[in-house]
Amino acid sequence: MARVLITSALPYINGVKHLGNLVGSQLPADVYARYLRARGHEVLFICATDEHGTPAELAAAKAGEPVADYCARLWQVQKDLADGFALSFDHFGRSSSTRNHRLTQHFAGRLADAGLIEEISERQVYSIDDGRFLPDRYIEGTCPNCGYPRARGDQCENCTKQLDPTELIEPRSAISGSTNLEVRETKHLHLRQSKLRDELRAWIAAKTDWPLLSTSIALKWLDDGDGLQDRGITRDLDWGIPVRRGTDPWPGMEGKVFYVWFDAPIEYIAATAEWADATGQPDAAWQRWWREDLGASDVRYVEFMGKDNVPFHTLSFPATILGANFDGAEPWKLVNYIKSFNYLNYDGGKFSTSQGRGIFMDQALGILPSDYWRWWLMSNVPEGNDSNFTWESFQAGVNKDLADVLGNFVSRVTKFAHARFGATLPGTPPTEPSSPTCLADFSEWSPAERAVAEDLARRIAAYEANLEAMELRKAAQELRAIWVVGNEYLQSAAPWTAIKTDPARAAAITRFAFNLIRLYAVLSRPFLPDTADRMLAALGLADADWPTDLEAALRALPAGHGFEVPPVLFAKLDDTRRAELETRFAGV
RNA sequence: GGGCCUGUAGCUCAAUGGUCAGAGCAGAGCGCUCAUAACGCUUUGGUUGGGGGUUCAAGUCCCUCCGGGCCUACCA
Repeated sequence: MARVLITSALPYINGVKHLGNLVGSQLPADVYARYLRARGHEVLFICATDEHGTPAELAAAKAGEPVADYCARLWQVQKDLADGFALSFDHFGRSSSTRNHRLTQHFAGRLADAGLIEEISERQVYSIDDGRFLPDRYIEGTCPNCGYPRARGDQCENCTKQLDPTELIEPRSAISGSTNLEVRETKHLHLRQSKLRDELRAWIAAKTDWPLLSTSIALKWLDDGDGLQDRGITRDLDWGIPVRRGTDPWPGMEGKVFYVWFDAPIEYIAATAEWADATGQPDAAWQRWWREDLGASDVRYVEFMGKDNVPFHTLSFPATILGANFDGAEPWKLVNYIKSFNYLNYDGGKFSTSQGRGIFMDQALGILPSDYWRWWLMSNVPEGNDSNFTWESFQAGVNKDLADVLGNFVSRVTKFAHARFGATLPGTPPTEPSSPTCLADFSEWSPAERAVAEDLARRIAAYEANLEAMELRKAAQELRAIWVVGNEYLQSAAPWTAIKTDPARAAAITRFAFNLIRLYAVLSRPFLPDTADRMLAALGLADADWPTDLEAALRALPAGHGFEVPPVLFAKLDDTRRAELETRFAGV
């Protein structure tokens, strides 16, 4: 039994996330976490909302709410949606928590002690009317290169030239439109991660088993141009974690907060502490996941994220972790594996929050239950390349895989059995239902059942290998093939024919098919948790173990076991409905 | 501009440098009648973007051209 710590990239607090966000971190992390738990490993699965930064402040202002209230409300919205998609976080925390305040300040103090913090005075654009400093991309103006009137301070999206905000012609605030701007001097803390460049490169270079996407992005940042640059880790904002050096004030930094990208990854740790607090456990309970010296040396730490998050997780956060252990006194856990994803597009273009283009988590659940989405998203997860959502593809995936292959299998088995044999599994019930040998006596297998068991053993081994390697597309493909085995078996065994001449044989086939349903429920649970429960409920079971011993698993349900014919597991999406949805979600 | 990824059947994707490049969907034919007009079997379909090179052997490695995508550090 292994111990595995799993974190999903933190969704930003600013509004409901779309399916592209979901598929790139939370959902694959959930499938992995569910699988490892099913295999009996000790898993801690952590996520949280990322609540600080300029966009949160602006969104709160737009909503007419204090930022703290806005974030609390949106946290609940995101929590409910996570529950709606059956994301099995052990804790869903908040980067604005007290725990994160303390830990972030603690890490900053340690980094300062390590000589890795530098105070730098810089000049930034300040909007007098907005009363705030403006990040580069919150400044708009005319592009000096191409004349595009709505160029942003960091880059002109028309001619793609990179800009400095002071280059813009007639610059204005993107927030208020005010042209009442000035350049002001402001002092910030920088993390001197360039000093850790060689250490980071050696660490990354050893990760030969990581996705290319993870390592190639990291290596580019390490070695491109002048190499890894130091980063500002503070901002002039009201909402955030006040800059302190550990528990002490930081002279000269009054009124400033830490940059969201400094405190967000630390929230992985803080959220684990929040989990311990929420479950009434002492600090040791979370430290044994994060501190090598306090019990975490056997923990494997796996992070899931979209490619946009890779630089922060391969460089900045590790620099924080490594730097904080400068004297060997605080060996925090470094990530062991980074599973990164490309983007999911919507019908050939990007999902867009601002344009209302694509499907958002709340809308998705209003259309169909979560398992439909989980299945399509995971069987099309953008592992190797960007992938593309179309309603046509979604319809085909749902109708063929879920309705025709899995749903129909459960339907044909339970309906046949109920019509011919009644409400219990046919055959003579064993006299001692708990005795495995006794069950075996009443479950004599013909060569057909043996062949199916052998086929399944191979396929389940492949399925497990895929899941362990986090090859989720391949795992989904293999799971589907496992479902198909059931239909092949029924077709060749043909209990509807056997029953005319050999009722005992028909009964044995039926029992075997019911055991396949039970097996499929267990195997499918990482992808389809709600459906798995419904399948088991039809068999009168609350839960079932992973089929470590496949032969025993296929004999688990004896003659005499009661069952119900469940309602249709998956309704099909018809062409009319699909057309409706296409229109509704076409965007602006 | 620079860097990285990518191009394989009508579509979505697989293939440690090594049998005849494989699956699913779509198409065609046959079978079955338990089932959500579902299922099963068989089958059509490829000059692996173009060109050159290395090798006994290239979808895979190298060069080049063409197409698509992402990143490029103060959004997070």
